[in-house]
Amino acid sequence: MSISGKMTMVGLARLSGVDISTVSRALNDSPLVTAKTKETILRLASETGYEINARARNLRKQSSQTLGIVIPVYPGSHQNLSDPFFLEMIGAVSQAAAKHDYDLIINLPRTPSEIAEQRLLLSGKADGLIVIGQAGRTERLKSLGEAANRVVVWGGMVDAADYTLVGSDNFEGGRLVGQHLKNIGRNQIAFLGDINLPEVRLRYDGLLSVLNGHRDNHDPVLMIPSSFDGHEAYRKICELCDGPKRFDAIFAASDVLGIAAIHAIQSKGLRVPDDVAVVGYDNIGQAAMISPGLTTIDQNIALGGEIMVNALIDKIAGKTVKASLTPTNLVVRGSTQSR
Amino acid sequence: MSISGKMTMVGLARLSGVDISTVSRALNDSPLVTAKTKETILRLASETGYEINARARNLRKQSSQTLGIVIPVYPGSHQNLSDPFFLEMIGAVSQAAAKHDYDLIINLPRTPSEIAEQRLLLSGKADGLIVIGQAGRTERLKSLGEAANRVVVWGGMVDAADYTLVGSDNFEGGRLVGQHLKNIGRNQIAFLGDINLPEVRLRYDGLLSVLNGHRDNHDPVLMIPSSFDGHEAYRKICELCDGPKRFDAIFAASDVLGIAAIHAIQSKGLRVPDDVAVVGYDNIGQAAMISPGLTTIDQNIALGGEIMVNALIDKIAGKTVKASLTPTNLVVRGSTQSR
DNA sequence: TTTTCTATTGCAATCGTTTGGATTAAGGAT
DNA sequence: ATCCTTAATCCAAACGATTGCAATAGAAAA
Repeated sequence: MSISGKMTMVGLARLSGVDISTVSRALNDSPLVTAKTKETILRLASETGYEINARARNLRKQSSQTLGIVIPVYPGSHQNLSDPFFLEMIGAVSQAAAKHDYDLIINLPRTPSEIAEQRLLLSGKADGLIVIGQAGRTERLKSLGEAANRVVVWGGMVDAADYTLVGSDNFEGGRLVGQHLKNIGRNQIAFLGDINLPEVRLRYDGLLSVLNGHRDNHDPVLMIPSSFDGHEAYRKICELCDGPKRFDAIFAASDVLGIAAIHAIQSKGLRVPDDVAVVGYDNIGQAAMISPGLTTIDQNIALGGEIMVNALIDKIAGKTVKASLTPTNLVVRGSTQSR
Repeated sequence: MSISGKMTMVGLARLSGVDISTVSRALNDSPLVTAKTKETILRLASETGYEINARARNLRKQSSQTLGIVIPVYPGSHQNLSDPFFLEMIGAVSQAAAKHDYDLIINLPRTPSEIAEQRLLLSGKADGLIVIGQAGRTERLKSLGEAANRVVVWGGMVDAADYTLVGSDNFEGGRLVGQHLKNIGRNQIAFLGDINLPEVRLRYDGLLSVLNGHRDNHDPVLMIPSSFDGHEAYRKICELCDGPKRFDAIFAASDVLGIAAIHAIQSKGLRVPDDVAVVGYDNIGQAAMISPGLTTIDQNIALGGEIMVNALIDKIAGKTVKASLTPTNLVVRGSTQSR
């Protein structure tokens, strides 16, 4: 069967001597079509290498079987694209979407104005959107109108959120870290990160929840503000080492920051964990591959991606979906325990 | 203007009292439409929050303004999704695509059979495809028929390639590394990587091109085969350190492997670069953030992404596109020079 | 004023599916 | 043989844009 032009349902209908509507139903495995007819059509379809025209199907069905993932990485977003966390998140979401036969459009805006939520949703290129990070979310979602019902946000659980939120249990994560550091006898803890971000704030609060009551009433934690950029963290920790403040542990808001901290400390001639214990957050692949290995919190991103995709598909179907948390657990490695 | 149902061109036509075809032309800024009419329609469009229906437009125009990027990460592919290289590549391609008003569908197959090239291209969900890595490419492309003309592959330049290939100048990269190691007086060099992969093979050949003629005729390089998995590399280098073989430098096929190598070496009590110099490949963000910083080859991935997108768009337009190389340059850091 | 021309706009077909309702064929009951 | 029921198939109308061609209006030319 030489291919003249692209094969369509019309062609298949002609070949098999039935109506195009029967072809459509056969390909969709409708019970209305007799097994024999179905078999003929399917055989013809595969012989001719027919592939359904998604563009026509999308128009007719008013859906595109495509989700979007938006990862804002412009400066003001406090994020940093080079963070492997994002790659793991993309992988998790992609895999979960594939499980439901959805494709995934990825959008990495470099400036706030570039953000394509509106266009992707309203034009129908994506049926729903997953947004990583909640900075300025409330206002942005408002501008989407009813389309905001087809958005799921990954971030830190805050009561004020009027959107569907999924995230790891950041408070619990912070608590686990605090507990662990207390267990190994550290009590001069520095926190490295930007607590203006909800996720980070919750990790910090979790940490404090363990420490309070065990110390006098001035803030028991040394605050080292830093964006998620490793280079900035490196400088900050170098300065910290050079300064007068005493500390025996660092809780970094991400593994990238934790790894930067370890190297800053080592470059100052101090030892990890003997002089300073370091804990990160995310459990990225690299965390296990440095020396000493980085103790960290595993957010179970694979599960998080799956939850988000399921929630989004439910929302697209019109269901109401409540926020949910991903379990969080401590992974202890060399950076907090001597060999 | 209360929104009753979604606004379409028909609605806009009714509101502005012109035909839908005029609306279409106005929105596409056609010179056929008078400035005044255009102005009215555009104002109405923005007042009603109209957004064009991409599904209808795609069907009619037989294009989807969407490219696909396929990154095979299944075991046999020798790749490893956690490698930050991929994230940078995704970012580069996404940015380049956005510059041409294309969206990007990302596909991360976990098994060979999951690969969606055929479906994405033939169904019209993507107008063209960028594939990262060339393992088994020739056969796979053959099965795509004419659609293979809408594919660009990132990989190592090999003569046999019958597809459009873009990649960094791996041979030159390897040569630069060899030159550098020679300059700093290292001559017992171990190569860490899998030379069955074209990219890696070329880097290795480039390395050899410098070393040959300066040594006796047995292979001057100690070969340490390893996939792109950092954990495997870590083990291999640990074994190497424990073994009898002498070496004063390691050229790793990627930064992830290089970083793993550094930590393996350090964990064995050896010093980098004093005892062993280490060079990586890719210049990922982390390379600068470890101590000592990792000397590496910068592939200029941003440029590579742009070249691939441009090439792909040209191919989609029916032009013939030849293979091209991205310039490569050496970034020297602490892992090959003492402070 | 009539004619001619050109700058705008309108008409209608088309892209390839899906799907509700009408139609036909086949089998069973009478 | 006739009628009825049900299973299988067909018909035709969407979905919302784009675009070649026809039509109209207004200005310019006669």
